[in-house]
Amino acid sequence: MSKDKERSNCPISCSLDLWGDKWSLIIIRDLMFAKQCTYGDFLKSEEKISTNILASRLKTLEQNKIIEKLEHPNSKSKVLYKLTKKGIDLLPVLIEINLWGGKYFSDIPDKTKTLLKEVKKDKTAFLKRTIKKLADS
Amino acid sequence: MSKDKERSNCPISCSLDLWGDKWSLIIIRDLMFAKQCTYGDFLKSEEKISTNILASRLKTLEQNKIIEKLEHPNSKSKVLYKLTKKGIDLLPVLIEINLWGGKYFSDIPDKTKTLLKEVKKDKTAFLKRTIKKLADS
DNA sequence: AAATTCACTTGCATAATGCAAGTGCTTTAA
DNA sequence: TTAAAGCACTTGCATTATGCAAGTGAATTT
Repeated sequence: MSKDKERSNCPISCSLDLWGDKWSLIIIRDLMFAKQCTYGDFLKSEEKISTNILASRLKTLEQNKIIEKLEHPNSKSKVLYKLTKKGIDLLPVLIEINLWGGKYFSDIPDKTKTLLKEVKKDKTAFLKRTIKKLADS
Repeated sequence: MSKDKERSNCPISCSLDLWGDKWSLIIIRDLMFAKQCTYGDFLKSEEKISTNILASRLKTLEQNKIIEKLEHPNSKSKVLYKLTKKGIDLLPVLIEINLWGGKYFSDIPDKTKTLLKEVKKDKTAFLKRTIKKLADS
């Protein structure tokens, strides 16, 4: 993706330089909400990312300290991907995108509807709870 | 950009299908915070979008009802671009990206620093005020 | 010991992006 | 009133990113 050349020093532009493509936030979404954390798990997602793109995104997300690679407790052939603090801090962004999408798209999965209901009931509580869950796991 | 084929019915994925590229949110940012609203204004932004990409993004944003084209009050040769309600509703997304970027990037423009201070002081008030300003203009 | 799983790579076709120059209508200045 | 400049784009072409299918090598299961 990006050759790490920032277009400006605007935080929005810089953020997009890191994860402003069609796939990075999908990976981050899976790590946040679907607890998918191995390479193979990401491939199973509905959006059907291709293997080379997945590998390249995981690499740049890792380089930018948004995710980290860990040893899998049960297997030497598996790799665990996890969000760092910096990655977990993207939760509010993902939530707001989810809310916007929930408002303007129909046919949203039931699982997502449930999640959005929780968020709408008490956003602060949801954030706190989810951050804790992600940090502890 | 996208040929309007949704990858899944996840709201995050659908949202990214509409504006998940490197430029769309830059245009939306300009409309929200920099009051830039003509084709030429967008070209003046620091990030230096090229003319053909700008034209194509404006077209898809308009097709997706995120922005709209209006006649310029003073000139027949100019065009005014404005955020629709749907576009204005992206404000929370932009704010959260700004906050994340503000936390993880240095050398942020003074103008942005000021804005972020306002947001941090009272996010709800900032949102309300900005939405009103955008809707009225 | 062979087959399978797993996390990737590689090669190649297709699509998106970026740059420079051009078009045609509108507005300004002489 | 006419020439020059401004404006919102288009066009052509080179470069880069994406997407698909097949392959690789180490670890694990059978």
